[in-house]
Formats: sequence, structure tokens, C-alpha cells
Amino acid sequence: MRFQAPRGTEDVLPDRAHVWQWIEREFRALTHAYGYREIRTPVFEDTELFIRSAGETSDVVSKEMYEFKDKGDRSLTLKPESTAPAMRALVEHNLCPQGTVTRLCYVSSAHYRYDRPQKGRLREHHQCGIELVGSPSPAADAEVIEVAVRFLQRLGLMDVTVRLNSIGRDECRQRYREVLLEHAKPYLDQAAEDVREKAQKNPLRLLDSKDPAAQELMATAPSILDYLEDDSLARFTELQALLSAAEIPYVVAPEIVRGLDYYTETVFEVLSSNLGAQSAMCGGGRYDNLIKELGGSALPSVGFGMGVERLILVLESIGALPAAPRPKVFIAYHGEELRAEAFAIVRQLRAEGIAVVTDVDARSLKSQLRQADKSVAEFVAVLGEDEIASGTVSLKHMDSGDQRSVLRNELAGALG
RNA sequence: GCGGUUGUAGCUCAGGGGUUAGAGCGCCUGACUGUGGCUCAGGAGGUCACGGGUUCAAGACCCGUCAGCCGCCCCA
Repeated sequence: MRFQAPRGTEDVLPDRAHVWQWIEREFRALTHAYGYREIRTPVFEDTELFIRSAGETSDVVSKEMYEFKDKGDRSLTLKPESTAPAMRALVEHNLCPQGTVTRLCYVSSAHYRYDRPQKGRLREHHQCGIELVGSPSPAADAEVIEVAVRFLQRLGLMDVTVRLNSIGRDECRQRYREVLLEHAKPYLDQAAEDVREKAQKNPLRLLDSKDPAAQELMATAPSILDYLEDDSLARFTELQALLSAAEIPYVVAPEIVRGLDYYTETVFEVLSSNLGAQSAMCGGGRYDNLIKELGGSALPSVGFGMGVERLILVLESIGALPAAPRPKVFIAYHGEELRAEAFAIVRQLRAEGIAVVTDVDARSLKSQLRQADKSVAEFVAVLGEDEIASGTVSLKHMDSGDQRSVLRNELAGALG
């Protein structure tokens, strides 16, 4: 019986693992510089947590949850997103006392959504993200967006542009929905059943529809920005000023809407043309009501999530993946009789923290050189009868081919 | 969840009813029995995704399942 990885999941193989390590290392370093502290939450949560936060009618909750009952008859769900779990933990452990601001991040956290897989869309995927809790200031939004952009730039994506919008507060959205439905009435009257249903559930969805007829209609639709409350508009304006001052490239995109119900005011995303239909690399926004909804105090907050698999696809498409780390030296030896002697050298070098590979099978010297070549080790040290006699090794630099004789007790230094 | 498309060696693919299924790359061994990459020679490696059916005969045709990909829905 042969098995394959479950549908929509991917193995990270050794040739790629260093890329993940690099992304995680860079993300930790950057978020640390901004004062974010890592949080790790369980892979599953009470199902109700996601229903309350993302919203009963959201696609994530209504059709994409990995929900199951445990042996104690509890309804649990593999987390489809990380904001709600992080905020659950924040409330549970009182991580953000009234009047303070708390910065949290998560690194390659696993997420599960039961959807039809395609390139860039998996049933298990990973996100790096941050949450800035406790501030209503547009400076908080600006900081979060800045972290996302600086991170992508740091990885080598030099032309990233943030797409930015404000969807206001509930009252504003309520009014705008009606205006939008009215505008779309002629279109909806002759639209397909599922389109009408979708419009009924969430009229804002019409805005980013890919249907040409809908797009044409939306081009002449009133903008939500004209319906924002005065204070929302003022905050949105100030956010743009802050982004400009920080030299964050952005465009206002009134059509963007997010799929989770908890978003308020600022929403944003970063797209890439290298991802096909699943073009969003990063998405986020403000959620001023969520924490209260989860039983905490009214803490206005903002955050983003970034898809690691999608990020890697983009980096790969522009040739920006880092080279694999190289072993420092391959210890080759001539014949099985010299293996113990070779291993003694190997042990000594490793004890000094040097990355060393060697052959366990005592194969021919030619074979060992080939192994060394494949391992991309920087050096090969050859140990044979002659070297034993003189207390040396023959040290070969693999890139140049230069070879010289080095005393055994000077080997570690010669590798430097 | 809907529509389409593909599945043959580790990888990229050829073979589209007729003996023991092929190529390139990769892998292993060898070409002065102490030296990688280049070249040459040899070798290993396949339940032709899986299960059923049609046929004298199926890798090929039909049905189902599983999986990948493309689009939609949605999203990271």
C-alpha cells in the first residue's frame, strides 16, 4: 500500500526547507525590531470561536471549516485563520490590559480551509502575521502596513504596492449597502441565482466581482469612501499621509473588501501578478469590534496575515530564492582501514561547530569526491596513507580546485 | 461546491489497440587500484495513478475513484 500526502497539502522537502527557515528568520528579525512578540496558539479551537468572529455567513465558516467532534463530544475546528485564536488567547490571559498597546506576531502558523486546491491555494497553508492591539490611531494601521511592506522588500520584492481601502464602521456600511444594491438592481434582476444570493448576503462582494457585466456596472457605482463617517474619513486621510511620509507605495482601491466579517475601517492587501488566480500574498485590516465580541474589553486593533507558500511561489518566479547552506568540508578517506582515523577528524571539527559531512560506506575516493561535489561542501579534506604518515590532510577547495597539504592540528583554522 | 483539463522511470516527456514500454536529464559503477565538474562505456530503476469494464489482445478505448493543474466561488 502506497500513500500520498492528503489532498491540498504539501511536503516541505530538504531542498526547500532552508527557504522556509530564511523567511521565518527574516520575519522574526523584522517584527522583533518593531517590538512584536511571538505567540503560538493551538492548531484547533472551539468551533464557536470562528463562527463568532468570521461570521456565520462567511465562506470560511459556511463551507470551508475542518470541523470535528472529539471523544468528549466537543465541536472543534482546525484554525482557518489566526486573528481570532490570537485574540482569544489575548483575552484569556489578559495580554493587553486597558490603556496599553500589545504587539503580537505568529510565524509560519498552519491554517486549514476545506476548499478545492489549485496553485497557491492549499487546504493546509502557513501564514506569518502580526496583530497590533489596543490603538485606534491611524499610526497603528500605518505601522502594520509598514511591517508587511518592509518584510517583502527585505526578501527582495522591490516593487510591492499596497492596495488600500476603508470600509468604515457598521453604520456607514449599512447605508452604503442599500445604495449599492439600488445601483445594481438592473444587473441583479437578470443575474444568475448564485450571484443574487451572494449579493443578498454581502452586497460589498459585488465590488470585486470578476464578471465583466458586474465590473462595468461597478465602474459607475458610488464609492464607499463617499459614505464614510467624518471621523472614519479623517482617519483614512491621515493614514494615507502617514504611508506617504514613510514612503510606503500604496494605491486606494475602493473595490477591495475582505471575506471575514470582523473587519472595520482600514482593509488592505498586497497582490502579485505571479500567482495566477490566487493573487493575494498578504491581506489584513482593522478589527475594532472583535475583541469585545470575544468577551474582552473594547480594544481597537489591526493586523495582517501573509501566506508563506504564496510568498515562496512569488520569490521563486522572480528568481529570488536564497542558495542552500553549504557544509564547510567533506572528509574523504582512502579505504575502510582509515575510516576510524577519518571519523576522529570529523568528530573534532564538529565539536568546534563546523558543518562536516563524510562517507559512512568507505566507498572509492572518486565516489567520495562525487558525494562531496553533490553536497556542495566548500572543501574536501583527503586522508590517505601518505597523509597519515605526515600527520596532514590534503585540503582541496572545491570551487577553485586548488589543493594543498595542511597539518591536521591546523585543519580547523585552514577552513576559516 | 461548479466547469474544464491532465496523470507513463526520481524529473521533463514520447508511445493514441498488436511481441520482452522508450528518450533526455538525474542516479550507481568503471575508463593508471589516490581526487568532483567535461567526455565515453556499462548498469540499476516502471503494479504505465488506482479499481472495474469492452476486446482474441488495453499503457492506449469506456466507466468510476484518487491526485495535480486552469478558471469560477473564495482566500494566504
